[in-house]
Amino acid sequence: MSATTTSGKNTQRQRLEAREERIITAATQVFGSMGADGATMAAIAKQAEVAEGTLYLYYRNKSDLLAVVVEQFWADLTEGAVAVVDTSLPALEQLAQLANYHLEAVMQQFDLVALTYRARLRHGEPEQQLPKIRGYVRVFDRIIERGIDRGELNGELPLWQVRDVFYGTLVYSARTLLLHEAPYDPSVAEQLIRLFACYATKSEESTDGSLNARLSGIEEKLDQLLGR
Amino acid sequence: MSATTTSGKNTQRQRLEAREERIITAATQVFGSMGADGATMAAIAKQAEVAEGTLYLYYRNKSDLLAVVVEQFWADLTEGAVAVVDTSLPALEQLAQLANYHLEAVMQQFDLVALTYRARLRHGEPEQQLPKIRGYVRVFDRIIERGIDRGELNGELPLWQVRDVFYGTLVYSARTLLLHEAPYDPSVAEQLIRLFACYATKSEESTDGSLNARLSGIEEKLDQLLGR
DNA sequence: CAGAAAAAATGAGCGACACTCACAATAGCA
DNA sequence: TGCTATTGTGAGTGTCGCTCATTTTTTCTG
Repeated sequence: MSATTTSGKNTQRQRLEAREERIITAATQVFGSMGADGATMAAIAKQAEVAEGTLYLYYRNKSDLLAVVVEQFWADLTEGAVAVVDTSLPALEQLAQLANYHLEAVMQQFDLVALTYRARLRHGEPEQQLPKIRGYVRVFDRIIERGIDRGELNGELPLWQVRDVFYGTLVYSARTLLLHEAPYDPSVAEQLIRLFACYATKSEESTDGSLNARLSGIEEKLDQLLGR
Repeated sequence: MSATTTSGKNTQRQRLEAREERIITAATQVFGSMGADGATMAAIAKQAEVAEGTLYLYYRNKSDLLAVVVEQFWADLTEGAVAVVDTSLPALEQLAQLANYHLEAVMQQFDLVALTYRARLRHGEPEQQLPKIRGYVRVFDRIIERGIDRGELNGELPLWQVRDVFYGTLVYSARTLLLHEAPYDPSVAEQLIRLFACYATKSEESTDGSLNARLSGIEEKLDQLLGR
């Protein structure tokens, strides 16, 4: 109870959140430009205009702070991915949209993606996944699930295998492109989707299936003609 | 001149190499069990039974030492991969052999694979690739090249794209399996090869394509009828 | 084999950094 | 305006990567 009403001022909580925001922003900048090792808590504190000790009131240690930065990055990425995928389109086109978005984003902010590998919590603990990354891959999962429901994709393969093909290929391609200082290349996503089309589309066999689909379309039109 | 003849004893050089070997072995153990951050030069020196300063006579710094450890790992892996691939078999079966070998090796020694990301030399330098890793991926490249020469595979796609699909998928799958504490799963490699069979092989498209073309013609005529 | 010169090895010490804690400043409340 | 609770501070501490003056070992030479 007490003063924690919904309304406007509530300066206490607001100040804390503003401070936390400043710290995360500063940490993102410093980690991004200096790398996980090059970034110092002193530099982050200076950038955020707080004392070094203050950082430890909000986060237990440098590793935790890095984890929060990385989580924030993936949360933002999820937001962008949801916005860019048009769920009314065929599943394969949605995948193409997501693939292009992912490839471009990963290439543009590869330093933050690289930090992700450093943000696994403890070396002793059971190798926990970061929650926001799970949220991000769910964008992909939902496309696949909808595609299966609509009959555009088959559900023969385990979802996780398909997912690993998708993200594994894209991240490796992004790294290769950056390594060769090549620009963003939409053909990567294009070929990847072609690959998915090859085996993920409904089809007992690729030949029979597509022919059947086409014959169905033709039969439908004949029915329309007969219906007149 | 002097005593550096070819023959047997030559204790000087041998002692140095033995020492280097001990250091690398110790470093591999310590890095592998403690992680890149947890491993200390003091621990490595103790394990190798040398003084801490001695390490710096052989390697400029901790990062260099890690790079050597990682390089050694990939060199060994390359040796195993070459041994396991039977070049007299069809290209797709060679790929299956390599995929299974890679998946199993990566799963068994994921800690060393993870260290690979930490072994890029400098943060300022142009993001150099480790040479032994290039040697390892060449095992894959040669299979593809031979397959194209023999006419078993088509060469339409850039080699690097195919390579990224292959290794990206496998490494991501290995990580997923480990995360779920699942055992080694040969179906991953199997599905991956099926994927390659789908688009990397020649043929198929010709018959399929011509039938589709004829159907398109028929459908077009129906559309004309419907349009009236 | 003595003894000097060169090479290799050592570990105390230095600087930098992550992290702590005794104290200071500020907010909430009467 | 005092009084308590919360939040912020930065000098201090231990650890670790790395250096360098010194010691130990090896090689060379008369």
